[in-house]
Amino acid sequence: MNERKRRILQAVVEDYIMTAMPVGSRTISRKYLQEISSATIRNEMSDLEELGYMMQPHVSAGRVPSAKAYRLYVDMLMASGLNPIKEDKAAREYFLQRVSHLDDVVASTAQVLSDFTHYVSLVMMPGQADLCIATLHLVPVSRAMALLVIVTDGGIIRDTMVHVADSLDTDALYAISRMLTDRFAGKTLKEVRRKLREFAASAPADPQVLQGIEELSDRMARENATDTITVSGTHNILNFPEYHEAEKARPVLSVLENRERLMQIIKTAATRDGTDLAVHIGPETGIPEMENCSVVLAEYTVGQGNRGTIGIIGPTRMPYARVLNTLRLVGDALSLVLTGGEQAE
Amino acid sequence: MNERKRRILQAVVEDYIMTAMPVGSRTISRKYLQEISSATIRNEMSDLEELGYMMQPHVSAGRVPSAKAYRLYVDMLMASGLNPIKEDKAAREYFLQRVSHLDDVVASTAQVLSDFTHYVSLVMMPGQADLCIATLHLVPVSRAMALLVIVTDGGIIRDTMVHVADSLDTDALYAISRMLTDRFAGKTLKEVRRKLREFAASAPADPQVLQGIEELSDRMARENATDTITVSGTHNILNFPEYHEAEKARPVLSVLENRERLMQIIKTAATRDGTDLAVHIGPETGIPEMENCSVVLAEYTVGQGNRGTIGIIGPTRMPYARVLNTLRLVGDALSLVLTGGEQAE
DNA sequence: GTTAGCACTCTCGCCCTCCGAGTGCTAATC
DNA sequence: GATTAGCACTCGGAGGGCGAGAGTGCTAAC
Repeated sequence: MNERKRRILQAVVEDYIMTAMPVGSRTISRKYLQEISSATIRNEMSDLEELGYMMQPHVSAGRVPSAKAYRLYVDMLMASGLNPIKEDKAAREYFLQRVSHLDDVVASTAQVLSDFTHYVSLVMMPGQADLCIATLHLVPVSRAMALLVIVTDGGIIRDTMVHVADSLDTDALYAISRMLTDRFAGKTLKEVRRKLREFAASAPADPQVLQGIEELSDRMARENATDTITVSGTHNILNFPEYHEAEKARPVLSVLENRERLMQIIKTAATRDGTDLAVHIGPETGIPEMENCSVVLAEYTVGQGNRGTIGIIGPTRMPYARVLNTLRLVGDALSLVLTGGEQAE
Repeated sequence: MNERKRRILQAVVEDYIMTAMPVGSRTISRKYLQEISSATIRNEMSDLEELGYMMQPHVSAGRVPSAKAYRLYVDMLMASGLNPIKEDKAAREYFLQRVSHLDDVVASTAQVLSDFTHYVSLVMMPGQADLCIATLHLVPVSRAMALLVIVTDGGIIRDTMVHVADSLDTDALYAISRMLTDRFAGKTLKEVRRKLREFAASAPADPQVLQGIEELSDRMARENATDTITVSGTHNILNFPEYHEAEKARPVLSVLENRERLMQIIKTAATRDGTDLAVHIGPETGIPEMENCSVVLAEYTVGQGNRGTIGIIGPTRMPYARVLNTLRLVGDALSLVLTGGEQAE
């Protein structure tokens, strides 16, 4: 795998990203590497095919890069440092403008992302387990039911229904709320779960409430961030040439509607090395229906280092450099809005 | 427009609903109306075409019913009373089972609806303005920010962020919460808006809080029920033969992602006469992109007569009788769950 | 008013052909 | 030994022609 092969591979990937058509040796020679003849390129491409970097749809067609090729391409991109973002400032301005005067930051960020890229976008809030609790509140809903509202340091609000003892009225619930807040403020949900049993033993609280909290923490752990994923621009997948026939697109759309499967995508991402950008190409997503899709993810921070995820789902044939830059940009801006704008205590 | 024409029209509609293929006179004569010859049917169909009930894609093809034809067909259905629901009991059982052990009733109802029908489903909560308030709570979020939680008599919870005076601490907010609850419990949001000014004059409350409430009621009025629409099964539109090419499907998908436009659909529905079932065929939806779609809506009730909407979006070529029955059934069951199951105080 | 028969139309699927893009191989060149 | 020019070969896809079939409208008979 010499330098020349690498340059040819890069040319193939880039041309295919642009045109969506199999790339021939002549094209490469004319458009990208004039100093090398098409015959030489043919030989090299033959080698590259043998190495698994590309293949031919049929004998007399050009080559199409494989997932392995995209992988190498993206790694090259990452290694060589991404381009400095040129239109950084204007784009950030635009983002801040669009997001700030809309109520729901998450939804509008998703919207902006899919508008920017013309792909499918997803925005996930930080995992609840890692969020730091600011206050806890029990709000009576009906007899024996209360709404547990948890406000975190990033100003993110999560709530869940819990059962409580029949006998507890509004004032009693308020007292309990205060006690819980005293006890747990500043802790993460994860810690709360750990300390719950010990707290149950020591505190003079209604066992019903404790059971409620137990239930809550279970539920929080279970649903994790399932319901805080927002997806936008799903209709864009119909623009990809590879999904022009509805038959192909349906399974993917179906995955995009299913929050658990989306979580799965992000989960597999989280296991990768500690950078805040991640690219999953085709099979790497772990979802068979998406073998022709890539997922690009970036992290953003809320409050004291809690991390949420934003991402783009598009065809493997995707302008990675552009998408990566967009995600970095939006991720930064989002961190700013969520940490700076609605700063906690 | 005699009886025979009507029967022929019905046959055309039903056959087209089943097969999605233009219907010829011979087909009608053999499959539906043996006692009439194909030639007669041809003549009648020619008349029907002139009346605007059907048209031919090309000269040598059968007829395809127009929106006007579906309209008549549906009205006939409605007039003749819908079939008694046969599998009523089993289906209701199934629905209750699926919905009850899932947390989010709205989301799972939408899921069930699209699973049942294989169409796109939507579920909308009752308009907030008509909901009856059970309790109000202010939960501190950060300095000068609080979460206003409103619990309604159907156990539905809505919350919004409001600005409050810097000086208010948790206890002060709690006191205000109690006062607000005393004042407004049992009233609808609409009434609250009306009484707000008079309340401002009489009560000894922090002007900041009042402004917050003002802001809240504005916001509630503005966003109405925008963010309580849930859509499920959008990928199903790719199954309709009429949307097999991605080009056709994209605009529709795009509409389905846009909450305001969905609201628009339901709004136009609300203006129709006072039945709790409504069918909008093609152009009647008021959305150009959906001229080949129909929307079927049903209402359900929460608490003391507050009405939400569930609906199905499918191709105009849709088994209306079946869909209407399904919606009635699910609507009933949902009313039961929301009013009976989580009954308020 | 209804029906049988018939000529006519038009789409769709099929096959065939041809064109061109692209390859691999071989032989010549540096 | 690497590179390149040349050439024969392959194969998909566009385009054209053909026939079958479905359906119609019209006319004439009942």
